[in-house]
Amino acid sequence: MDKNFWYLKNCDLFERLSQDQIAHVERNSSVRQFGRGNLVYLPTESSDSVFLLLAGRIKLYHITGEGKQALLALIEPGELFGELAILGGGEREEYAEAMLKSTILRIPGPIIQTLMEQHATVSLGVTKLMGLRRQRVEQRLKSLLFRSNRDRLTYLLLDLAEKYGRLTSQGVLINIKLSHQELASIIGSTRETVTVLLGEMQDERSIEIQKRQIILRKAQHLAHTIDFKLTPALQAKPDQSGEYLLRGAEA
Amino acid sequence: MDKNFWYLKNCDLFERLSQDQIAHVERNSSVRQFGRGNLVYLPTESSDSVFLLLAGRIKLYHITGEGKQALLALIEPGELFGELAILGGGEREEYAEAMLKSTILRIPGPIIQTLMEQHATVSLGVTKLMGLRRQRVEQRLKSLLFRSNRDRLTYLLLDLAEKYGRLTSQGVLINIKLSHQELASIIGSTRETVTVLLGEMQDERSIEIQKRQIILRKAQHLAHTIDFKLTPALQAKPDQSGEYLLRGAEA
DNA sequence: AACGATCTGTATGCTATCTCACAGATAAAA
DNA sequence: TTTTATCTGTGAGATAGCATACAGATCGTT
Repeated sequence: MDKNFWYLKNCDLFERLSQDQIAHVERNSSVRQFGRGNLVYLPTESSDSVFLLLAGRIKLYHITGEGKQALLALIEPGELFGELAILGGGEREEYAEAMLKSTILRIPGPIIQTLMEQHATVSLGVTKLMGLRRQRVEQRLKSLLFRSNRDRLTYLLLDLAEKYGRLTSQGVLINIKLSHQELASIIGSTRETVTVLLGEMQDERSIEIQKRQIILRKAQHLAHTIDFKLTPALQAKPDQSGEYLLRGAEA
Repeated sequence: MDKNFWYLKNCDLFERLSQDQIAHVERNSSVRQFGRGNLVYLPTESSDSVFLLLAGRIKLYHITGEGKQALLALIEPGELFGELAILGGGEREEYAEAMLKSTILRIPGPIIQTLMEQHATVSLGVTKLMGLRRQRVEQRLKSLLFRSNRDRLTYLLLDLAEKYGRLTSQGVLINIKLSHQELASIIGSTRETVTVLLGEMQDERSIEIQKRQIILRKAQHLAHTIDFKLTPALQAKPDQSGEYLLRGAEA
């Protein structure tokens, strides 16, 4: 069985558990595969377990009355989802769909609950998780209220950059491919508007798109315009600082 | 000292603690008064403690780049706020302002943290708190994405009804006075638009406003239009069921 | 009762964004 | 490679919600 333990060890929440405890969780959980487009769960389904994504990518979304998809979150390997089940079972409130072929560990709620009761670190970990996610949602809420689609999109790109960004010579490469439709469904806008806005940003040389990958050429500048605190890791190297200002002035 | 314990006993989070523990929390906390309009904390202030509202009302809000107030939450007596401090101190991210003369208990973060480590119930309670709040924010996010101001306002009224509503012969009375400006700052709209929308809803006899108090005359109908699950407690009495349909048909 | 401050109601343009419609590009499947 | 499905780009027209402006109502205070 040891061969499987890696994935629990790999998740922040469990990394401090003993072998025994991990084995216990493992024994009571089950692994499943989902193909692209498959649903892991859907609303009104009773929520009695928590999921850990081992491989692939999951999107959580809601469908509005008019049938539009409102994207709530993207889940990457190592991340937990459906964790509200820990609070005791209500119903799920969103769809969880595999965007890629995905492998998922399903952990029954009660297992986590007893673990929490026995181990303060797990309990604290879960609390932190909830707290952080809440903070993110709240942040996102603020980024939507009173803001133009342009600003919402800018915020989204920077947000994606923090999660998927890699600093390259061109700027910050956002290492995930999302369609304009998907971007729109995150900021509550339309596909066409996103297309136009991205076009504008390209004209302004703020971003560049190659093979459906977005590169932020002036991440700091973009961050400035919407008052976003960009993580230092993504800020331009010191010897190039000020570049975006120069370019801005030229144009 | 016993005379003061009531307020800790009164908060869900602490009600199960022993006398000793309560006394310990009490000894390390401090009570303060804030007049209407006073700030309890503000952004960038370091967050090292959690607050319990004993009396009054607090609003949490954010100020956008253009100086608009985005209202995040209303806190009522018995509720905890600023609880992200538990996760270990970053900075506060919003303003906390007393809407009425308020009394607040300030509990140092470390006190809660040790309590959490020692008592699973406290830990679980905090987790639940975080989870529930996150759920609420997520709910709210959905209520904003892709929705017209009209629908956002409807959602807000129903949401307020769940927290402040009382069933009367007229319908559901929302027992809190908020200005149109404040309503607008919750749904990300403008004061004028809210005024107009409320006017329309009155014309349609969906709501009624008396002395700045809002009464939902057709709560269920409103809930239907935006697909809102109204708590049974606020649903019209059985013998009046269908009333909103009749009225709707008349008009 | 009278004053000032804060709210509410209403009208008038203006503009960002949505809807609808279609064509060309790119990726996936066969 | 060819075919098919899914994306992207662009334009024209409709409109919800915005900013601005001002008048009257209501509240709270003295």
